Amino acid sequence: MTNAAQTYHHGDLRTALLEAATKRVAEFGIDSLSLRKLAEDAGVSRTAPYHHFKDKSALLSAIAAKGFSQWHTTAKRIFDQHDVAPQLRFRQFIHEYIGYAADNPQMYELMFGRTIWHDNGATQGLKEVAYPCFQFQVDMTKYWQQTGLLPAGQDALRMAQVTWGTLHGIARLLIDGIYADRSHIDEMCDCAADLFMQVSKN
Amino acid sequence: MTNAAQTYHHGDLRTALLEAATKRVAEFGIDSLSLRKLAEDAGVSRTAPYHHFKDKSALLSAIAAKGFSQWHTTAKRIFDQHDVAPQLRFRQFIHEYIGYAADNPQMYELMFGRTIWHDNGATQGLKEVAYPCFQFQVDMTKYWQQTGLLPAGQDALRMAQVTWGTLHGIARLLIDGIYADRSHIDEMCDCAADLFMQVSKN
DNA sequence: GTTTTATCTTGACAGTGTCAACATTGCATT
DNA sequence: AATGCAATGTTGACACTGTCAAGATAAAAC
Repeated sequence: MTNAAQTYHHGDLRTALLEAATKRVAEFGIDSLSLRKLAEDAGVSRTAPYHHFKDKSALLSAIAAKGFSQWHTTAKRIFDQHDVAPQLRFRQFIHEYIGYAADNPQMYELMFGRTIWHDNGATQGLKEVAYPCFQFQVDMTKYWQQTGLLPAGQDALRMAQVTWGTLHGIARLLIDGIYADRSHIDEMCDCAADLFMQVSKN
Repeated sequence: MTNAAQTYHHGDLRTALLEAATKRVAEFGIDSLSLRKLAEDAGVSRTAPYHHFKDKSALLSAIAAKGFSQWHTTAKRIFDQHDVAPQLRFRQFIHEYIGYAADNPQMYELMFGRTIWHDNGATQGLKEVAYPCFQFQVDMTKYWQQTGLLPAGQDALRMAQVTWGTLHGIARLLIDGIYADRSHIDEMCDCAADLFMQVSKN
């Protein structure tokens, strides 16, 4: 695992930085990430990272990109279970989404927070991974509308924005600890699912 | 407005800082706020602000507190229009909520972002203003359930978390510019309203 | 009038991201 | 194999940042 050491060239600094940074972010949060510390931990000088990432934002973008492709895979896995009834898959997707956010709060914050998106700061590489991920959300919504799970009268994009917005909002409220706490995750998910699927429980 | 100047004591540094900071945040964002610059602009030394705010986070909390009481007033104003039909008020509330977020993105980000809430960093003063604001959301939800606008079978708190989550999520997607843009705000709001009120448009 | 308290000051420290200039290495081409 | 260029890594420096400690000044309290 640790080769590095006395050679002038590190060998694979880029991935080493990326992995260390990912770990650090996951554990201690975005704000705790310091390029200088990261370089030191990798046994390399302060400015070495700049030969692999344009700036700190670019490194964060790269981390987020990994998160997106990872989540995209998970989402597809759930959605592609054609043997499971759509209602169940829908419900399962909601639980998985919120679960992912709750289990990887720092990564979620990075992926969907303003840090990397504001001021058009997103890397081209990040966009190429993230946008298909967004598009997938729309595609799923369309499918759910076709199967009658969601109201078909609404525009699919609009509908996707609202459904995803709901999941996103719940995730953020949870992560930021604003007024939802982890002990009621499942109930919240089911409540959202019921609302979407227009299942009145009374 | 600008007295300040050559007196050793500023006179009302606290409010001066608070106002300047609020303006700066609204215009250039949270990250652009520097205590040092702020002090300089107020014609005072770097560390003077520390006699009025424990640290930077406390100043941000104070700004956010202002935002909360302001929003709380707006929310109550809309909700208390008893001559307007509940459906209309509900719809109006959604539009106002998203509108407020879209018009004051930086303030919204500050109020509902992780910056001041993570690590239990919120000031007591902030909590005292923010929590009633959250509670109001629950109260409104209860009312909407009673009037049959929202499903009554669900737990009110859970329901409030989901409905607010939706608004919060849409707001964040808009603000962070993730995949919703300002030109479709109204349509998104109506889509959400329809979904909540279980009005199938087809 | 003296003492206490609130407020403001300078000095200092430990950080940060990032640029410029220079050093070393590996790869490709002659 | 020798040479030259591009990739990669290094030190030095700059301009910032938040925040603490110790001392100065003014206002308020006694």
